[in-house]
Amino acid sequence: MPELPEVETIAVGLRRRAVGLRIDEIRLLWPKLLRGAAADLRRLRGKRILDIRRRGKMLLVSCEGDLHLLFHLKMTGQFHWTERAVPTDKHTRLRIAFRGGGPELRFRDVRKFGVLRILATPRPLEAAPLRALGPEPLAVSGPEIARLLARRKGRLKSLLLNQAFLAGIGNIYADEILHAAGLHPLRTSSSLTTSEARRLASSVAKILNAAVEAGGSSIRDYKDADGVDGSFQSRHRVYGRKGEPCLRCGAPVERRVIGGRSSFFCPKCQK
DNA sequence: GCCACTGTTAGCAT
DNA sequence: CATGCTAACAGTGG
Repeated sequence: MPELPEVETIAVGLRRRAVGLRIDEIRLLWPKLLRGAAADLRRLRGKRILDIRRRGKMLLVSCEGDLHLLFHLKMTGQFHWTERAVPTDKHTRLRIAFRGGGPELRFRDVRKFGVLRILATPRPLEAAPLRALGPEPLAVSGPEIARLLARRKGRLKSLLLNQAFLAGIGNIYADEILHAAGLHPLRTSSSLTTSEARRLASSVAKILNAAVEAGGSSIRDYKDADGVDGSFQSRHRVYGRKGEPCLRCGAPVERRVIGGRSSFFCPKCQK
């Protein structure tokens, strides 16, 4: 479930290790991973990786020649480094080998929801899938978030999950943010007082910063690109804690489906 | 063995 | 603009 903190952790780890490497060969083991022409993949051969960064939940690998690999990890996508000679397992969807030998970078994705696009443009952030994203929650000020909130309506839970509102928040962090803000997931943005909007904005930054610092949350099978678990799962205060006491007021945490997504919240201290 | 559930997003209907 | 449903997929747990 890579959300912003997990993708950020992966991006930092990959950047450290992959920038400067020259791509030798990209092999697509699961053709449907790539949206677009397979011929585009071959254009990457011989290109050097210049930068790797995150935007929302997407990972952008920028190479020479204004060519970019744009990954969305969806539910179960993960990267890892492996010696070329090691056989791939059945969930490996892509392998990228580099000039000069050394380990190759592999993309695994058990549920095959992951998506890869090739962007050929000097300004990838303005290209189709990235253009539609809202601002980065950690790059935008509290008052700005409050202002964005005032322009929207609808339930807070759905709004936080809306990537066009803020980019990168998923189900886990949406629930944790709302709990930290003491706001009920069914509250609407138009019902917020100024101080509630401010509380929500600061909770967005507080939770996401803490999660990035902890290397993300490793529930199920998330690991970063170096195979390391995150630790933020031990600090979840509502997510996955149905029936357990709220860590603020002691009332049992409730689970309810909101907008088709399981939502955990404290019915007593989230108003 | 069956079914519910898992979390993300596109696409479609309302 | 908002919401709700489904499909895409595979594994886990009851």
